[in-house]
Amino acid sequence: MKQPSLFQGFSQSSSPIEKKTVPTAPFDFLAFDVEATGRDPMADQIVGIALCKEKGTAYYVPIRHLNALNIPDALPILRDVLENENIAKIGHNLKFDILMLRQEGINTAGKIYDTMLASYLLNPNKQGHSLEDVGIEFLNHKKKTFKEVLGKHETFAEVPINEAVQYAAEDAELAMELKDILFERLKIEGLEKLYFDIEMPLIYVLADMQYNGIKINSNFLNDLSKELERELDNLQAKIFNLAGKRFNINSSQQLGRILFEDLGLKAGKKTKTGYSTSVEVLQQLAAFHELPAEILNYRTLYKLKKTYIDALPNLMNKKTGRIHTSFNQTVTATGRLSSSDPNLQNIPIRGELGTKIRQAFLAEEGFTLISADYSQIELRILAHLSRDKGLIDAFIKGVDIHTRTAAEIFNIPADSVTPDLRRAAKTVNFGIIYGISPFGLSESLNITPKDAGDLIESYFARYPGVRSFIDNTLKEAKTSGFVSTLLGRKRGIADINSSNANIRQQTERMAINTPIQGTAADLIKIAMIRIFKRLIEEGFKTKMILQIHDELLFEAPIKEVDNVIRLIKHEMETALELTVPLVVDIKTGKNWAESK
DNA sequence: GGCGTCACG
DNA sequence: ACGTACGTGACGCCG
Repeated sequence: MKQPSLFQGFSQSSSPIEKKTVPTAPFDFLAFDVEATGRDPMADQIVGIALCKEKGTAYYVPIRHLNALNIPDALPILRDVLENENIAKIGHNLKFDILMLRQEGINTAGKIYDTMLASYLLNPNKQGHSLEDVGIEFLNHKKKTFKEVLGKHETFAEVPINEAVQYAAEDAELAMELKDILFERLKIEGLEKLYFDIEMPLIYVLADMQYNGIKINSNFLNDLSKELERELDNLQAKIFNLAGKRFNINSSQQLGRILFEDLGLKAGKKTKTGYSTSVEVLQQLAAFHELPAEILNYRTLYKLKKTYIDALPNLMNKKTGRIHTSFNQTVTATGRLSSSDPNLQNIPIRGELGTKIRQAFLAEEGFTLISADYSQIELRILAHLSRDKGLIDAFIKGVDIHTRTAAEIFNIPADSVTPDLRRAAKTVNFGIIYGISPFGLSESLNITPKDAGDLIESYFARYPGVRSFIDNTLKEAKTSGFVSTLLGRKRGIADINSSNANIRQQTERMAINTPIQGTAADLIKIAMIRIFKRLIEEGFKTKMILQIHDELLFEAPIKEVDNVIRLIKHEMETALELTVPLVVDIKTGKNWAESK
């Protein structure tokens, strides 16, 4: 498919963060690497900067070393080079360096080459993409790890200066050397466009989102924590009473012994290590004893308290009073982002407590949160990729897709679809995206694998394009050894020809899911880059603050809301031109619960 | 550090 | 005959 206009509207010839023109550049490329007191770019301090403008020579400028002759005035001097749009920047994990420099008031600009991202696009299945690993893989260059250099020192600032120089300068030079070989590989693999038009510009967007952070109401969460503390105490007493003894409720091993040995309940599923006590198992057991239901209550409360309510206030940044997550661009095998420290992509939404937790995420005084989420994005992408007539027709007509599927697979008129049938059809739709199997579907629908198989058959009879899409994807995967997204992102799937049926089938499901999930990831990344660029160019004060796979969250001055909503909706809905319309739902509110 | 569990899309 | 829904990250237990 030809998409000449796909990337129109953004190029990365300049940093979107700040415009500044410098007539000539003394050199074309600069590899650099910021050393810091820690790994949190919003809290730690720059210790020094390594620089390399050509292979063979690299420098290290100590800024805040202990027991060394520092050059604290180096930063203002380096600013001219780092902010020069005509000097391309090379580095490994540049988002970190960009954020560290921003703390010092330096707005990195210019075309960027991130060697970590290059390694990721070349092999998204790889576990990590540290400079050490990438150096070994592509240049057979072995170097000391950061850990080894740090030794027993508290921070890099304490590492003896000659060791620090060796280590840091080598990093900058290695990035410079890697750039050429990785870039060559990207061209060969046809990943150049994805790299320069999407992943590189996205670095600036993600850096800005992390920098912005999100406001939370810690007092509210702390009060909620005390309330839950009491509730958990009560639940614990009740549980010990029902069990007839005290035990560690958080130990699934101890719980298993209570349920299946002491109380003699019938054990179903097993895990590698013993009895399963998962939600599904406990729900089944709830019909026979009071204890399992109370355990489930306890677990939910405990989880939400420990993971969110207690954790979030402690993660508030001291300087900004906000939460700054880390958006990881080189983690997932499909092209999605991930979020960590804290993970803001899995904040609870279900239930009363989920609502309360989301109420704690706030807009600043005078601002409003805007949430914009793609409706049924993966099914729309499936419709596009499969060219299935029925699926395309459903989205063009704008009908409820799960109701439509229910009508099709149960062979009844749409207006006879009951909520239960719709729910079943929804599960089937999800199953298709996950690489459906009769067993998997039977488990989630609580029906026999035979009935699940029949349901799948009638789905394929009604949506034959989907079946051929799956067949074609698998066929191509088996011959080429990889699958790709609409924008050419690739994921190797070597095990698809495995003689082990389990491994082979698991790989087949990945092969089906990856083009769908990955295309959705490509799509929202394009939208993010375009929105980011326009917000700056058109002088809006609105900030993008979170991405949750199919949703973007913004913090907007109240005055801007109407205009910015139009902008966001337009850019998201037109980020890619598919054979089906893209629909974005917008919600606004003072907090994240309202803006849902 | 692996495993089980469970929060999200 | 086998063991499965796709993709993540955080928490606590246990060895």
